Amino acid sequence: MHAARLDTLHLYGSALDTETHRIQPGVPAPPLVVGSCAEVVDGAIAGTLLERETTIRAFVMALDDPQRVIIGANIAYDMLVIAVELARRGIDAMPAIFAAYQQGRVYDIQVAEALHAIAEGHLGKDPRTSKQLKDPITGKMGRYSLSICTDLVLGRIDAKRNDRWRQSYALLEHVPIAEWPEDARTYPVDDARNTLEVALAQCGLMPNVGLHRWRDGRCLQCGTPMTHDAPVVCVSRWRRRNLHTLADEVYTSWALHLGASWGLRTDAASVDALEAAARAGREANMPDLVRLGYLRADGSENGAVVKRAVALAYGCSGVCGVCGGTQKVPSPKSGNPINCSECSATGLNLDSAPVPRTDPSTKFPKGQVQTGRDILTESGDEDLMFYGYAQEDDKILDTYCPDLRKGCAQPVNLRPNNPLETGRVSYTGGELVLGTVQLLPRQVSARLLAELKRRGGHVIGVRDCIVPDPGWLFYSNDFSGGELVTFAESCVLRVGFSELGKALNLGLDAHAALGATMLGWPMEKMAAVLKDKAHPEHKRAKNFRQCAKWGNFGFMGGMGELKFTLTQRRQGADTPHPSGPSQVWDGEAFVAGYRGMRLCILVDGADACGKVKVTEYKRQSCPPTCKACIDVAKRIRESWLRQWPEAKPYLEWHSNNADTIGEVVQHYSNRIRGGARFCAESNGDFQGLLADVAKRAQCRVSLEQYVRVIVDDPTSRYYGQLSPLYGVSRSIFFAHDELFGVTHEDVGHDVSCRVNEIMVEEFRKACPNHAPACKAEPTLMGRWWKAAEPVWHRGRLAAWSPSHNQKTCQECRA
DNA sequence: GAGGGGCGCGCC
DNA sequence: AAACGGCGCGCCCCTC
Repeated sequence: MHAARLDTLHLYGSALDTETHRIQPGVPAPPLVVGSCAEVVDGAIAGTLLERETTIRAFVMALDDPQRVIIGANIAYDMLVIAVELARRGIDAMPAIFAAYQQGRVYDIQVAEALHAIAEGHLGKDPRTSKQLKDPITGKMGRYSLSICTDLVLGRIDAKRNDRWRQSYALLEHVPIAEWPEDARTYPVDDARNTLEVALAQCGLMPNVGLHRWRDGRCLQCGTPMTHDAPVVCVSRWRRRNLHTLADEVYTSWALHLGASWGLRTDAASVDALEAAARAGREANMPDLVRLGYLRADGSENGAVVKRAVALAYGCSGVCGVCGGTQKVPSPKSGNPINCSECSATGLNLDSAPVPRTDPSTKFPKGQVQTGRDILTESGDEDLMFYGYAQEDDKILDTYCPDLRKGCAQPVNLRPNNPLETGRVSYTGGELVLGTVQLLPRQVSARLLAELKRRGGHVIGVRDCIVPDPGWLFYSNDFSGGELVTFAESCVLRVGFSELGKALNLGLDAHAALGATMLGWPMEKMAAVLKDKAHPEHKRAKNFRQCAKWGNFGFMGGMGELKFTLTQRRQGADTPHPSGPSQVWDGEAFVAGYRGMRLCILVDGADACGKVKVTEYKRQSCPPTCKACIDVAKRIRESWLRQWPEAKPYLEWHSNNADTIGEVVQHYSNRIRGGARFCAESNGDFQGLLADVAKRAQCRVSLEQYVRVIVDDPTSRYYGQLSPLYGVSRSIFFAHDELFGVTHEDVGHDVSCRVNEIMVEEFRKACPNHAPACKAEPTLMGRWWKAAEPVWHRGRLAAWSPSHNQKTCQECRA
């Protein structure tokens, strides 16, 4: 892929924009009404309003001109609109569109500005104020829209001033343009002109505004001397940063937009069942929680009551010196009684006992009393423990069920947000847009699961409410242990070697290897015991491997033993224990055991967790935490450092770099990231690398899905043939290390295998030192089952369903 | 009534 | 010296 010809954008750049019918559910690429174009003519920006057919011709001409760079704001949207218009006319525009992206001839000012902000370390913030980006006209929170970019790059807040017609062009569809109101004609032209101007300024072909870059008493960019009355804003012709990565990111945004436009469909009956089961639980618990005062009669939480209960349970006593125990103080602004911030509305003396508190802030000088589930459970107070479990399904009811509802009547579309700080991708929500597609729970609570089973039906969670159209299957391919490999690659590139990488290249199980070191066993013994279920130490070996696994993943980002212990206690699997304190809710009742993973029991075989608790570790206060667990975590971390000797220098490299340089160049993509602290930087190195790999794989998968491509990789089982993806499969979305889409059910095997080939190939390109370890895994399924695994039937991949608990098809086993 | 900060929690 | 990260969203609470 070559980079866009940014130094000659004024000669070859055309800003193009479309105005369409409103975006409607299921119609993400609505019909075109009118368009506009802006180019540099005789040194000035000339904008033109284009009638519908002229707009389409303008796009086609620009796409076919190998010199031309198409410039837009969220250009993927316009590109799809045009592709759909052309398809209606019997013309397949996809080859030309993909070619333009591959040649780096598409420029998106929004992506460019986000990339610049990543380099400068202020993504999503206005660098002048360090506050969240806001639309200069509407004042609403936003991302890098055209009007925000115009403000940030040109220092003008007048973009979109004629936006009265923006949402209403359908009304004008059958009115001759000559009869349109003046502002309906100027708005699209202004958009195109602003877009072009922003692009030229970003490329340094026109002055732009930005922050000063002080060196030796002067601004490197504008030359202004550094004095106390120097202008706040720097005006210069310095180019925006990270433009060398623009072409790839714009291409990615196009591939993601294509998938997002198809969207996802949900099964109404399944959502009904899920919601009813969750609601039943909430209603059953409601009277008790109202009686305890945690909830008000209307079901809302009374935070002051909960926080006071927590503070009491953790031993606080005495009276708050500010509110005198009333929990309320008069507001300095309005005089209304508001919660006392000194005591976090507990009315108690917070210094009288080590109650878990959030970090202090200006608003809460002592922090607020924490009320998370883990804190409630550990309090030892039965009412609070009950409340912790009663809350478990609230998120299902309040967040996920309403989101799933969006897809019942017609597919719910997605709105990708690319790139993020690390290079990953997120999805934004909104009316009839699913913003939580990457965040849907993989499993529901034991109580909810029991309730769902009691009611019959086949829904067992949130994700399986999502279904493909009849005749289609979902494919889901993910990189196997992707971050272990990219971490190893990062280590080779930063410090010159990686023992982890060598192990992965040999096909060794890195988690078992670390577990063996922790046990003091040779790897051979570890492997044998893990395999032998009858071995007396089998269970112990499995526990060690599990803890080693979380260690391998956590410590790469610089995690310490305290946070590791707390994270496992909060998020790990429960620890059943015969003499435990009955914290584990099995769906019916509390049974003996601890909530969350308890390292002291699993690794050291302790007879109880929390015999000694610390409330301070390394001079930092913390929630009461089992000392024995922290000791185990410390040993795991030490084993980890011994096992992978590259880890220490790797972390030291980032520690030093974060403190002295303050920015880092990502491997492979060469994207600059600024402003990351040590942990963020250590993480970003391998997280971003995997994201870049996955995005390139996504682009190639999309290409083969929409354009006839003959597979030219001799190692491919499809060498010399038309890609099996073409015409029978579509990507839908992307979850960091997972490519998710649909395929005709009869070709599911070839589709998921080809997607896998592409993923592995791209993985190897980015991690050449670990090619043998670069792997991915395909899965097919008739619903989005999180538990799905590859199932093979007569040598071909088959659809997984919950009745499968082995990696072979049930038919084949029979 | 809108919006913004703080928090907690879902994912990878 | 010591330190996992970045996301989106709902709720509560407060302000305007």
